[in-house]
Amino acid sequence: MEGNRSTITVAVDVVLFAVRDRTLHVLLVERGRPPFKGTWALPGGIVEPQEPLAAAARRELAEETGVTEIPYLRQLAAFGQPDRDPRGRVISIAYLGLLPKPEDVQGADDAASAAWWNVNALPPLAFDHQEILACAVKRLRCLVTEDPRLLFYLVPIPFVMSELRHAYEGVMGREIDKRNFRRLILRHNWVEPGDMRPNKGRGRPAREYRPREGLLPRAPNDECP
Amino acid sequence: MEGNRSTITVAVDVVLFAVRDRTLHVLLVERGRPPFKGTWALPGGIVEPQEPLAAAARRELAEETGVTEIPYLRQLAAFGQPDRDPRGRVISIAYLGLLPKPEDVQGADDAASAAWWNVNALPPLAFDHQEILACAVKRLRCLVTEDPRLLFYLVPIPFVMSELRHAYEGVMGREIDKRNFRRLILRHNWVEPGDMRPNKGRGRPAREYRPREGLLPRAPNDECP
DNA sequence: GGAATAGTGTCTCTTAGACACTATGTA
DNA sequence: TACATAGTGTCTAAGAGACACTATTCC
Repeated sequence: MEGNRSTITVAVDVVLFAVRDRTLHVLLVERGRPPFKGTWALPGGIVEPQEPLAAAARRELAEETGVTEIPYLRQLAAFGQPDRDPRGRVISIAYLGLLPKPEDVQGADDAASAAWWNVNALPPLAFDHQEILACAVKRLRCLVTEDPRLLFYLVPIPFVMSELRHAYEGVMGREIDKRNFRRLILRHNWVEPGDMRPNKGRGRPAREYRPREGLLPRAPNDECP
Repeated sequence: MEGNRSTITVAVDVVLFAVRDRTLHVLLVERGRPPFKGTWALPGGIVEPQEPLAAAARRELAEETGVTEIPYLRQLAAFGQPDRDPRGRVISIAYLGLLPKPEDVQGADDAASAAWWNVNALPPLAFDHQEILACAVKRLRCLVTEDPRLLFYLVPIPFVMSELRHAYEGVMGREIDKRNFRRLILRHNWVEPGDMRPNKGRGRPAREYRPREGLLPRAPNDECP
């Protein structure tokens, strides 16, 4: 199950992001057994001998949180400090995922429970998961700056401009001017306009948009952009 | 030594870049034993059980090529396709390194020989090393675009502007206007001017520059930028 | 009418790219 | 004096950021 003193164990961890209440959230699980029993951690686990890394990431995520559909998932980095796991030498390949809707989740398998956490108000984390998470946030911001189309993976489709903007603001941790944001999105013909959205609550109705066919950026398989 | 059917072996590979003749070069070794005996490959090898990943990268590089001083070395990505090594399941953490002077190198250890190769005229490579290398070139260009100070790691210090520009052109694979390049470097106060360089060959003498104290970008340890 | 949300245009600043001539050395 | 290399300034285009008002709906 885990590494003995003469080999290195390979694990995966998943940093799954979603935007809720205009704030970036990450999916964590509460560990059901030692080490770090009762502490929150990224979902993840040991890679099977013949299993591709990304497949292991999806499997562990599904097992521990029940989340099976991840529209965007890419490798983040390998974390390999020799002392990062008290059980022995375990290196972890971290993955970064995006989810449009933070579904309600429940723990399963060896995780006691799973929940979405605001990245600005995190509990103490197991292992080096705080470092992994900080790295993932930094990388996500960088990726969204380079290609704002990543935001399409963080909202239900079709979306209205304010939803997309709130996703941007949640990710980047700062507000962006409404007009400047519209320009950013509409400039490149990435989206096509749809109908007006039936109103919920007050305010002028908004127009729905959806990404044009073939314009969703794909997650690189095991490459770096 | 290598993975059996029930475990995963962890290896490192190093993509070490240098600029020679205004062209980006990479350090390769000729494999001295199967698999891929006689084929060129990235220097690399198995990580020791208690060894940090970056340390393994430096060790393997030194063992196989004799290159012991790498001023800039950072993680690139993990490559983990189950069939990437015919001997069994081996995942490789790839590192990207920069060297100011492509020293003459000789093979050692289990590498028959080592040599610098123009990245635009590569031989067939072992394993998935062509993919790793393509990824590294892409990443290097991206890094240099974001922070041209990385070029300081690719030239001997002090340098003259034409040397630095040739490094840029080698990395990016395209020419850049002399005046625009000067502006790019001098704009931010990254360098301090020194004396005139004693002339070699013909032409007007050039001024030497060196990076200001503390302005060299540091390689992140196991993080992502 | 008041509150809430959607939608719109202009100016400025910074950056990247294109572009040609003069200055100073050596052979 | 011919040749090789170093050094210099301006214009244009694109993108990012700051900024205020009108339009539509629900209560």
